Amino acid sequence: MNSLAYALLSMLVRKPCSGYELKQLLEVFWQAKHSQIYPLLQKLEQDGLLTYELVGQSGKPDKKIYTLTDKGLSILKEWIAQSPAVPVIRDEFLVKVYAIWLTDIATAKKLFDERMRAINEKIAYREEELRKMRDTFGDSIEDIACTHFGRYILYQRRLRQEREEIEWCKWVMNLLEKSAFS
Amino acid sequence: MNSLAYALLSMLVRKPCSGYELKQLLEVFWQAKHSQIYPLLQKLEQDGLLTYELVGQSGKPDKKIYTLTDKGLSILKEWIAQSPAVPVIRDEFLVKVYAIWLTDIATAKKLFDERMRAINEKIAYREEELRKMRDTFGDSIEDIACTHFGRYILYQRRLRQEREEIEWCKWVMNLLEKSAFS
DNA sequence: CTAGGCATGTAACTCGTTACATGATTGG
DNA sequence: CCAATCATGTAACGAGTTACATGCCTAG
Repeated sequence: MNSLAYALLSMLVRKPCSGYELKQLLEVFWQAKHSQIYPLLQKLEQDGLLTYELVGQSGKPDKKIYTLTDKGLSILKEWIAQSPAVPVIRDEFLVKVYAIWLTDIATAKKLFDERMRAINEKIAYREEELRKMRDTFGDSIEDIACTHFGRYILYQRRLRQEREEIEWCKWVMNLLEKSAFS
Repeated sequence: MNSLAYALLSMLVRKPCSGYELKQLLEVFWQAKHSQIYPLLQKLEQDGLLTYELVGQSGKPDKKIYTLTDKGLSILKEWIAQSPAVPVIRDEFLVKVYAIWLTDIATAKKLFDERMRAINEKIAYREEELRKMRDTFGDSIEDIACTHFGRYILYQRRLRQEREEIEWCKWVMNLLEKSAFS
């Protein structure tokens, strides 16, 4: 049982899903390729944490809809109460930033410009998603018992982090400007 | 050549280091175990990006001090100008947060309390490190040409992100309190 | 006297990515 | 007609962790 396995259970506790659907939904907090998800779902099914049902579709391939079992639910609940592993962040941009003093100001600015553009796109997306959630669920979204509460507060977190990173980028850009005139 | 390899070159461009030292310094932007670092340094040396010198010490084991070659430097410079890969974040805490609606408020609060404590410790450490840097280098630390500029702005970034996460945790804790009384 | 820091290395394993493989439908 | 979306899978590889292995010094 690795973190990805628990991430899959966490998604399935809300509603039964296909592997394909899980892959999309998972992107909020855990990125994984389908080649890692499909075999893991099979393994979880063999271990009795999930069951699946083959659903035929017209004009689309068949799909396996996975459902959480009672065993799966109790294992998930146990895991949540345990203290989480230390987070891992791997961001090539930060490595480049560390070595930025090697390059000229134009290259440095380009690096930060691109980063800001990428983050601003994400911010627009998050704001849109949050707006949708509030439209659909109203105030109940801010209640812990709401099934979308977790997703809601995670989006809020991302948005805050991204806005803060924009502020930092601006601050660095300012230092670069100053360096250019000295 | 993977990201870790470039991370090592980025450290070595500032000054020659041993593998052991690199491991500590690397923690600002890339976490890796010594079992990954030592073989990679050997490989980079074989590829002619690094050279090393064996340094005997009294009362301590010998160490290999690695130095960047001209080839290593030019390869690093080329890499910096290319646009970075998308960042990867793997944080078990966020998975647990997603599924938090399953648990009781006490468990939820405990999860957030522990997170806040861990982050507050890091904040204190970063503030101390930044104070040291400013004491040692003065205003020159805010100039792109300073060899410690990259490290300085990375610490600033971390500090901002961590402070922002504390704010988010407080906001969530507030929602949990409200849920408890409804 | 023992826990932790210094210092390096290999072996076995798990985790994650890239590539290979298939095939129907829909929109531009 | 070509690209994208839906939908699932395996094989080979690369990245990263855990465990095994050694040995001396210092501080509590």
